[in-house]
Amino acid sequence: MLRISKLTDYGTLILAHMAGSPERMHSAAGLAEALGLGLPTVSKVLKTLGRHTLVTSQRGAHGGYLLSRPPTQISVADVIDALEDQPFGLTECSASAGVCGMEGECRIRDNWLRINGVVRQALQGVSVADMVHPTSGSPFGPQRRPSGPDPGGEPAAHRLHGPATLGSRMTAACIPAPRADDQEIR
Amino acid sequence: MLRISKLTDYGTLILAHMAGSPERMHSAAGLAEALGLGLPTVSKVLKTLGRHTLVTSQRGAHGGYLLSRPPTQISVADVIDALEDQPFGLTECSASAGVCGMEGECRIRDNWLRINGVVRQALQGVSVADMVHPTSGSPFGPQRRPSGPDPGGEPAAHRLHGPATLGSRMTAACIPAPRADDQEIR
DNA sequence: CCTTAAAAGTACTAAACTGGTACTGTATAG
DNA sequence: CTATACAGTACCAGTTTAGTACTTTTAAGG
Repeated sequence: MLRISKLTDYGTLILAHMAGSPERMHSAAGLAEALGLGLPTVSKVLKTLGRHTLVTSQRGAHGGYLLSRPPTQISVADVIDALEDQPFGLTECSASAGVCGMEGECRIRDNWLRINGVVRQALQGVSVADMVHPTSGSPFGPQRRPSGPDPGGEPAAHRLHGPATLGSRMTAACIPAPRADDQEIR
Repeated sequence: MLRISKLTDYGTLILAHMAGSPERMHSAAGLAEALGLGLPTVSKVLKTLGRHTLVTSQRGAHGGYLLSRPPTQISVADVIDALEDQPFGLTECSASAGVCGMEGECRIRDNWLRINGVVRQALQGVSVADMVHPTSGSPFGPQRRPSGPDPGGEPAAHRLHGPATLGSRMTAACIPAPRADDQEIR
């Protein structure tokens, strides 16, 4: 379907939110609250991100997760690599070598590899810091500025999943702008 | 998973093969034979490609499929658009508008839209003609030339699917180089 | 210590999607 | 009028995904 999985989507969401206050320690519960996601799901994602050393974890009371590098140095490609188990590539045969008996004679694979390269570069060029900040600094060239200061609407008590919540019309990749009063670990 | 579906993969495969002799009419059975795919599957793909006017069909005896435009003008993005039913976009919320209640305040979506743009451009820049021919003319910059003339190995009687064929190690996107003696409609 | 908070690990289940097939209908050539 | 080839629909089975539950480990603080 040429989509990233929801878990990966959540991952960028979570990291982007953490990138808003990169020095702070964030608990899974706090992030779940702030983003309107289920705690078990958020935990799962963070665990995986930890295994791939994008975040470091502190166990025990007052524990939580911390970005393990400056958010400008965590690219969307990194998140994908961490959260999708299959290796990167738009087709199976171009994602890993040796899957196909005809690899030698095949000219198509060559081209998929090149396409993969371009796509990957696009994904590597965007950091999770870019995702929260207005995108002027991103590698996409000059951007329109956001239309104005945040009007500060209500806190958006949306949840994406769970049986009772499907109608709430909030998608994985959409998060509220970080708010000063949200309850993180201080 | 950030993969195109197998059907889409087959689609590029089929069109690339047809691009080898763009003026000729190709029957579904002939294509299936040549590519080592199941006839019902090839039919299904071609039907869909027809509905999206990438190929035109001729019914009845001696019927078959014909590219409806020069192969240089059919991009990989076109194939994806035809064969994947969901609209193009790496995340749900960036693929179509109005899916998310927070679309207004969300800064993430903006960035996904931009990433989508870059990816799409990469896909639009490659035609199915590029996929068969050596890639010197493709938008990927100067390429290494293929190592030499095709050694012309055996006809590769591989099939990708069907219960009895999983061991044959041929992947969707891998096709034999077009051969002079393959049995198309003449 | 003992309690509490929080992450780690494992395993399970329900739902969605994908891929492949079967069957029936329609058009065309000879 | 028969054989061939595309068109459409519907179905099924295997796989993947996403979400949840439960148990264990670690650390802080009274």
